[in-house]
Amino acid sequence: MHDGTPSSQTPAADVTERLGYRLKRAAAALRSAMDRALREYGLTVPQYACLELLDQRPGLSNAELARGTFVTRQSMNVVLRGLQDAGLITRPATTDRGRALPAHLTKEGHRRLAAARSAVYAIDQRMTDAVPEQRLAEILADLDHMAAALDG
Amino acid sequence: MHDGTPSSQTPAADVTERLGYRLKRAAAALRSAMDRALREYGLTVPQYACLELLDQRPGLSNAELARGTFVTRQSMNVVLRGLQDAGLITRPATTDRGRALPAHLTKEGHRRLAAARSAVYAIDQRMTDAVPEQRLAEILADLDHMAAALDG
DNA sequence: CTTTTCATGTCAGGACTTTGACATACACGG
DNA sequence: CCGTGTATGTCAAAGTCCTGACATGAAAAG
Repeated sequence: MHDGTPSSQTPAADVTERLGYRLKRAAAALRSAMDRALREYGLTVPQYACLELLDQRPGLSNAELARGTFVTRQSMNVVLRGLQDAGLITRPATTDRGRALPAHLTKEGHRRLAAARSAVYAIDQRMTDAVPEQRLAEILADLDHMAAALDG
Repeated sequence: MHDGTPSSQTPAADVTERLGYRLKRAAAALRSAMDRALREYGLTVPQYACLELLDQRPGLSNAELARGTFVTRQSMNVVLRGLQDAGLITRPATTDRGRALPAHLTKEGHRRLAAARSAVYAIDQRMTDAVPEQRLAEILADLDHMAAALDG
């Protein structure tokens, strides 16, 4: 090598040694584990993500929820309708100010979220425990930098 | 706290500070960037992943490719048919030994992969450059451990 | 005030992925 | 030889997600 390129990393010949592959693998494992766990509670992963976000920040609109869960407005629209039909959230049909319709958890929504949350937390913890404790903060920061470098 | 649980990490109150959220965020950014880049070459992410895997290990069967790209056999079946219709891979209609049908890249498949590869590599490199160089190996290992802890 | 720009909600269509199911092919132990 | 178990390829149906498009409401610019 020694070609003076800014990135001195030698590009891994094997695809499985590249960051993208590993990231995809870990994310697929997480998605799969969450799917399995949430099925017992009658929720899908996007539905759970939506409930969780809505619990922390009540009154979020469809578009805001979509950005917060990394899906399109259209996808979130479907998710919200499903949650609404299931009676887990409420959303006003109209609004005075603007077009954004603020969503809120119902009592049943809070119950369902609380039940599912423990299962999801257990998965997250299993994953967290799999890495050296003192490196967790670094990993969180690195994942952040990776994401920022890509959507920039 | 001080409850004596094996995991001494304090569970982050904010969802966005948990490993699962960050992992999902980074993976979503990667997926999005790859989608954008690959569209110029007429490929989807699963199609590209399939071609890449098939280039490194020619003769893989549908089921083996599915496992290697973290999708179901059924999904990979659709992908393979698409690639076959596009003339990027070939697959025998029958086989003497077993049921597995070994797939191979066509000349056009190699060409298309070579073209798309540079774009994907650039994305991977952008992501790799976003983290401290001396920590790359650790991150790769940690992602591996996380995945292993979940599908175990 | 009018026009432009932007964000939002929604519809339509298509692509992708999954679960569930079935049939085929091989390996093993009876 | 025959049943069991495992692995594979495929079909069908449903759910999920995306791109593209359109209309509405608000804010900014002219």
